[in-house]
Amino acid sequence: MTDQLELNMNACLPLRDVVFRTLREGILKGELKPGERLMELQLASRLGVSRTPIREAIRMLELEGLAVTIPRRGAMVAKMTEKDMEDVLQIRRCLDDLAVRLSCEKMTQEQLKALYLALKKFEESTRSRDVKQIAQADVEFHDTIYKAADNPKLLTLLNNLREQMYRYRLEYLKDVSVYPELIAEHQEIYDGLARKDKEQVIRITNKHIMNQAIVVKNIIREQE
Amino acid sequence: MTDQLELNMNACLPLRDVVFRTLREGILKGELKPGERLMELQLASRLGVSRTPIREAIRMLELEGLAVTIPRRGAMVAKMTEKDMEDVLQIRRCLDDLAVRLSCEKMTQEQLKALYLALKKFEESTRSRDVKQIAQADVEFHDTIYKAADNPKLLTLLNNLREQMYRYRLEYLKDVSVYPELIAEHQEIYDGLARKDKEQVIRITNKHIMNQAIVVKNIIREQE
DNA sequence: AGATTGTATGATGTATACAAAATACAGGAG
DNA sequence: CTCCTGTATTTTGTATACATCATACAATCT
Repeated sequence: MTDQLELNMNACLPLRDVVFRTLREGILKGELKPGERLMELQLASRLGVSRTPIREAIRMLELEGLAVTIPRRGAMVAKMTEKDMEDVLQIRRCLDDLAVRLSCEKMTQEQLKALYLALKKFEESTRSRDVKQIAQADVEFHDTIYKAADNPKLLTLLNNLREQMYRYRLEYLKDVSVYPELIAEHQEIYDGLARKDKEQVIRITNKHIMNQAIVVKNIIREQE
Repeated sequence: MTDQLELNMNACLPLRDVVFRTLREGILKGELKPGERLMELQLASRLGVSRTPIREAIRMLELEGLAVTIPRRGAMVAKMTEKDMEDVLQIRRCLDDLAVRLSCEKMTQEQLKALYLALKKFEESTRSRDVKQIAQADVEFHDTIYKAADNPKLLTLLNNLREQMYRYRLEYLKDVSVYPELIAEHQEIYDGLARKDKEQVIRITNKHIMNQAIVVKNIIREQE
């Protein structure tokens, strides 16, 4: 594997957190592939730290569902089956509905403005052809909605669930032909929130998630 | 504090897992109270292990939401405000609905039988006046339902959410006068599942959770 | 008296050493 | 040739040492 993992040391956080973020990002971006072993000594030397922060970061990844460890045999990047993905999706749809419903009720004018900016930024990013940037803009759009729900635990959960699909979803965003639909859906979601039309927003967000689900499941089916 | 924490060493699991379970149980049973500091050296000597497994266990508690750590200042048992509890409840109700709906569709005859046993066991346990036993029987009843939903990730999430309320809920179960209503509600849930009447079951489980919520919120309000 | 700083103490953060278990592989028996 | 077994190597599990940072308290200065 090429050594693309690099610690972002400018933050003065404990190393375990820096390592955690680094590994998570590596997993989400596909640099660490599902099933790949996470060996402590190897990671430690690659990241230039000792085993201790690596171990603690792995414990954290484990509870996020991004890594699986077998006692005395070490950790590996979590694999997802189609069933796993469907399970995650069921939960995500359900919590997404909740978040959207809450956001419809609670979204302030400033948040709506921020959402509009995120909408435009996403539209713009699709012209860049930079998948990572597009994914980031998409995350920000949805995050703005989730944040308006004013429930930090829900935000954390949704981010976590999204993460678990994220690394399978990058392929989806490589397909340029889907951009117009994505943009249109974002627009509809924005309109619905502006009008506080819960049912409309829920309908579109569900469609939005299900579209991704189909593609992600295809990707998983291929790799099996 | 009296030293009630004791490692259950018969399991041949890594110490971090044993410590994790021990600490979690301690928190849920109220031996470790919200706000209490989790000092590594102290815990290490109390449990007779070194700091390493303690630290890893704390990282795990942290992501379960049962502990909060401030860098360079250490960890403490998580406190919950009323808002936190409401946030958790919103999520729990939503996922509980999903679980119940799925269970209605998927529950097999054997699982229904198991549920009936759990129902009777709960009824019986209320006569024991042993709060821990009652709580355990209640957990098993709901777990049987959640398991029938056939979505392991949902099961994990719901267990985690329940845990976060659990330690505030023991008080609720000390009040003998609520047992008849609890038993009646369990019976209604069972009946609904047997008839596959989704709406009925959802209605009752929501009521069931909301009843607890009221009490838990009162407990939190008192302690603040 | 109040504020500030210096020092002692104790806690966490990180690295490393050693033990125990798992794995890989080679060599020999059947 | 296949299977088994013993050994070497690798990897994880745990303990511990040392560095760093936070806190408390006392002494000093204003």
